[in-house]
Order: sequence, then structure tokens, then C-alpha cells
Amino acid sequence: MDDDSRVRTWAPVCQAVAALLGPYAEVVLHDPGTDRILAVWNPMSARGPGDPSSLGELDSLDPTAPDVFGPYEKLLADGRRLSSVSAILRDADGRASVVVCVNLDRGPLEQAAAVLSAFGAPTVARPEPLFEHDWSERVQHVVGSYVRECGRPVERLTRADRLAVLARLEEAKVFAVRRAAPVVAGALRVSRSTLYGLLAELRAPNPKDHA
Amino acid sequence: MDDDSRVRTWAPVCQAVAALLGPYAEVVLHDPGTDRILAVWNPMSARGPGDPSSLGELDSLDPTAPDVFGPYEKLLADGRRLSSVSAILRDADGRASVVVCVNLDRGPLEQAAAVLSAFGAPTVARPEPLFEHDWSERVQHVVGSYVRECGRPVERLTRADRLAVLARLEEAKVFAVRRAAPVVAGALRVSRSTLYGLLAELRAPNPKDHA
DNA sequence: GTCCAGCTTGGACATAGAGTCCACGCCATG
DNA sequence: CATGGCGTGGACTCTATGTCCAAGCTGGAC
Repeated sequence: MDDDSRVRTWAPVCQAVAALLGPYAEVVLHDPGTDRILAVWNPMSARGPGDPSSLGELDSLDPTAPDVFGPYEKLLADGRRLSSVSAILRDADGRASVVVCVNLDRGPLEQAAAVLSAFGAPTVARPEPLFEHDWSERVQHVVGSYVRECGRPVERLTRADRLAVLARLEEAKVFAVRRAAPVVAGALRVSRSTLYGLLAELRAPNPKDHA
Repeated sequence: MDDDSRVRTWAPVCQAVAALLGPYAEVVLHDPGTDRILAVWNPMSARGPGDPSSLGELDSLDPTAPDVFGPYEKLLADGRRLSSVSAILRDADGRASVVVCVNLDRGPLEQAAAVLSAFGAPTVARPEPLFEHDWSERVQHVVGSYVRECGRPVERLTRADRLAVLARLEEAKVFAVRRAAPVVAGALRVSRSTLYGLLAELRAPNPKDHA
């Protein structure tokens, strides 16, 4: 992997940054073309060269976007919070050559900060910020909005209508929650079988299932 | 003033504490009888021996009250926040002899904590209002916040810790989504079996199910 | 050191829910 | 009346859920 000329070009600076930030930061070189990892210094996860970058969201082709992103927050599987910066590195012709990403583990810093601010601190209670609403209500809402849009009651919806509603629900990842299928089927006034039929038709990338 | 026998008795420990906590803590000896200051080490305000204690609120005569108060928060005239502990020191007969009060200036500590947690911090907040876009990230967020709160890495969480995290996840209806259990178990660094064990314990209203 | 109690774990197991399949019934249209 | 498309119930498979247990591990008491 190190024989990639781009790696040879950028390795020194990556190595330097990795060395500076000690064991709490990793430096990753991505290939924006194949969307795979070229090299990693100080790896914090098990990723290595050749693994997928999973970094497709930053659009290295958009000429209006800046070349440096962040710092933004990322979450590791074990809950560690990372501060990350990404930069698009270009060759002499201005083409995106590699994407470098520096991930700094904020855990130790925040841990130290917690120790400091907890030092001699009065025992305090913690506020509760997070909550989640009823998902079935959201289903009813989606169906209801569509019915209101086309002015047809639920029982008179056409097949295409139901497909459209299903697309919205699918988009909202409704079927990732348990017991969702029967509820949706009921809300759409169709049987469970039909629901799965529609879903299959919706998810089929190829409508031409001839032979 | 130093000829007071009580001051002679307690001075060494007061001086030692004052020396340990450096310039950011003062130690005050109060006379509960006259409600006046007997001596001050490392004074942070202009108070001195003979000044009124203005500390009448802690009832050194109530035998049911504990002898050690705090840490509680106090505010100085200039706005500095103090963490304070007070202790009633008794003579051989059990009578309240003096009240010692340690006032720790939390300003520098909180300042340092702010510096640490600002290090490499994201300049822009992560967009939060995602509904179901990534529920597993929400799991990681909950776990991560807890880890940050108690300053312990995930692997070293105690059983009670995991129960607390599970309570939050349960509250957030996380287990209503499919495939949540294995993900949570992984995030908590616990086997699926243990996960269900903890959950059962959490949902059991009556832990005393003996005979 | 030993012992013990509680915790964790992997795996076996039972069951519910998810998703598939199919034969039948119900309309439309020709 | 025949036909073809669609919806339906029901049976089926398979994945995921949740329970249970025997064995291993850990930490504290002794």
C-alpha cells in the first residue's frame, strides 16, 4: 500500500500530526475515487488500508464546498466522542487526490475536565434532555397528511397512492421498529400480505421482472 | 488570638489543609459560641479574626445533625463560586468546640476544565433533530454521555452504571426498534444474556422475590 | 492461601414476529 | 362468459427475541 505515490507524498505530514497528538488521535488517508482507506496512522479502530471509507457524505467533487471540514463530532462504536477534521488534498492540477482525516479522541480530555470540575463539587443532580415520541402517531400523521393532500378517504386510496405513502414511511425508517408492519397495514386499510407485496414492489430496483 | 487553646489545638490540621490546597482554598476556624472568626489560613476575603462568622445557619446544637456539612456551594461577593465543607469539632466532653470551614475557589478548576473540553472541540454542533435516521447513534450518544459524566470508560462501568444507562435507553423506547438488543449489548460491553438480566432487574418492581 | 456468593457468559431452547408463498375470490374489461 | 390483475387469508419458513441454565470468573471475607 505504501507504494502508492500519494501515500509517499502525504505520509510525512500525517505521521507528524499523529506523532504530535500522541495516542489519542488517528490520521487516516482516504482515496476519494474508490472510497477506501489508503493508510492509517495511530489507528483507533480496527480499520486498515483497503477498508471502505464510509465517508461518502462529504462531496469532494462540489467545487463550491470548502476544502477543509470541521471540526465536527463523530461517535465511535464504543461511545467515545471524536473531534474530526477532514481536508481535501489536491494534486498540481487541482484534482482531489486524497482526503485526510484527523480523528481526536476527546474522551481523555473530557475525562480530565470532568475530574477537574468534579473536584470538591457539590453533589448535583442531572437534567434529562432526551425523549422520544410515539412512532405509531407518526404513522397516522403520514397517512393522514397524504389523505388530506389527495382528498380521498383511506378506503378509496389507489394502489399508487399506497405505494407513495409506503415510500414515505419507508424513508422514515418506520419498518425498523418492532410490530410496525401490522400497524401500517391497518392504517392503510390493507392486509399484511398486500403490505409486503407493495413493499417488495417498492424496494425492487428493477420493475422489469419478465423472464 | 493565637493564644486561644482551641486554635493551638486545631491550627496544625488547618494549616496543613491550607497548604495542601494551595492558594485556592481558605480554612476558617469559627467560634460557635460567639459566632465569630477565630483564625483564618490563606484568606480569600478580607475577613480576619474577630469578624462575625455569618455562619449561624448551621445548627451546631442540634444533636441529630451530622457533624460534617457539604460540600455545598457558596458565592463570594465578587462572584467567585466556592465549594465549602464545614465540620463541627468537639472537645473531649462532646461539646461543640469550634467549627472549621474549608472554602475552595472553583474558578480556576472550572476554567481549566473549560480549556480542556474546548480543546479541539467542534465549532459547529451536530444536527440533532433526526427522528429515526440513526437510532444506533442515539444509543451511542446515551452511552457516551454517561461515560463522560462519570469519567469512566465503558469497560470499567459498574453494574449500577449499566443499570442507569439501561434505564435511560428504556425510557427512550430504544428496545421498541428491531435488532436493538444486540447493539445495546455491544455498546455496553456486555453479553446479550447479561443485557436481558439487567433489563429484568430494571423492570422488576419488587426485587424481593424470595419465598 | 481457600472459600463463597454474586455476576457474567455462551449456548440451548421456546416463541413471537417478520417476511414469503400460494390458492382462492373479487371485480373490471373485452 | 372468460381473462387478467389485484387483494386476501392462511400456511409456511426463518430470523430475532426473550428465557433458562450450567459453567467460569471475580472480588471480598476469612
